[in-house]
Amino acid sequence: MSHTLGVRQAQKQKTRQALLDAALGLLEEQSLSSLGLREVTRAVGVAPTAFYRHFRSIADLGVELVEEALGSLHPMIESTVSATGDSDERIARAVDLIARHVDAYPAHVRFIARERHGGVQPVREAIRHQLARFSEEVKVALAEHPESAGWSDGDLLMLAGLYVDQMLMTASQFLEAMEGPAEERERVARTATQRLRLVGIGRHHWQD
Amino acid sequence: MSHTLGVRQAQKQKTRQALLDAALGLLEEQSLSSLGLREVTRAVGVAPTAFYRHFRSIADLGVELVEEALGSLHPMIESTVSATGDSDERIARAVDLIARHVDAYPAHVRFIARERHGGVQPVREAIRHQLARFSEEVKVALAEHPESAGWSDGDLLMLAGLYVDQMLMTASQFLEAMEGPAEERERVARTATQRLRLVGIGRHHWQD
DNA sequence: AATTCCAGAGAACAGTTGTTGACTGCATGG
DNA sequence: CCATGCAGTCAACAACTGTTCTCTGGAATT
Repeated sequence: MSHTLGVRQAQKQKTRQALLDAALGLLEEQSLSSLGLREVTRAVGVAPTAFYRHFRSIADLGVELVEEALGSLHPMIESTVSATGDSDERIARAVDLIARHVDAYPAHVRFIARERHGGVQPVREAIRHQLARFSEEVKVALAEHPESAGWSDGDLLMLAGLYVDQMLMTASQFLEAMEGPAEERERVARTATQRLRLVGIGRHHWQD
Repeated sequence: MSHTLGVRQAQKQKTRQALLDAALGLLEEQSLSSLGLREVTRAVGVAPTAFYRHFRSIADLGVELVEEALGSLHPMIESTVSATGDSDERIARAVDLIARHVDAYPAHVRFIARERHGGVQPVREAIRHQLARFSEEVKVALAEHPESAGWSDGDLLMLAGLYVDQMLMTASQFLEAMEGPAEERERVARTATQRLRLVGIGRHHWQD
């Protein structure tokens, strides 16, 4: 069943991943729309033409990067929203989770923040699609909460979208604060916590 | 007092503005970091070398675009926050104002959304600086509200930042919906309104 | 009226880019 | 063991890039 793929395909996936990694690295100080195909292959140490064996274009590579950056994040998000504990505990855990994720995958986070409104349409589309999925999943998870009794589907989706956007903004702020002093990161964490508290309070009194 | 500047300087400012306008136009389908100096001068119909008479580099031009896009927005924002009327009226007016602004200056809005996290550091910095000014001004305006009695300075700044970020996200969503059907724009307006309502409720019960 | 100044033109530079077609070596499947 | 498939190479292409230096026409200053 577990098909060990041959030496052939293994090597191919290795260069493919090397291309993705190199691209992600180069994107730390430029946007996808200015990333050159030759630039990427040069960084990997491979002929420019080899690029075409893996991707049709840079935009295509970008879409795959979106998958890599966001695809594996769905379970993590869902479990965070569905977590138990009182409101403040859940918020603290969520903020901490975001901080850890930014620390572990700064390049991915930067890529998503940058290309969400970036100059490459298919990539924007891919990100938009993944974020819409997040919102939908968060909405479903929120609907499970007893506190969501009486909420309309539209209002739940509005709240879910707000949480998703908030998550992204917080991640991006952690990223900006990453090279700065530790107190700056602390400030970001505190502000994010307060924002989530305020949203939580609004949610609690929504039905009045 | 009103110094009419000579034919000489008038012509210079004219080409300068033409360069800014052309750049903004070209940026509708790419990012600043991939915008070429020759591309801009070609669009204006001027020699590539003429560019240097006005800007040191594309990044420099980008910083000036930030000024053009956000510099004149301060009074509008402040008056919106300080507006009278009940909560829902103020929210409706704010959302409407954002919608009109996006309609009137779509390219400026796109530029800010795109380059806020874009690949050109000085431009990111300039945007960050202007947005920090917005937050500070909104904070001061919020402090005037009777509802802000008992709020700490930090919490007020947190709320102000939330409003500023929300304004930007709403503007960007209106932009995405611009080419779509009118119902889509209506949906964006409704969601933005609901988000502001929720934040307003959270604000109202903050002190509990 | 004579002089200075300067926005813009023009040509040339060394590099860079994406894409093509034909190739080679080696893992794969018969 | 041989034939096929295919990841990666290589050379060449036309087109493009940012930046330099030199020049010029006409407005601004004296």
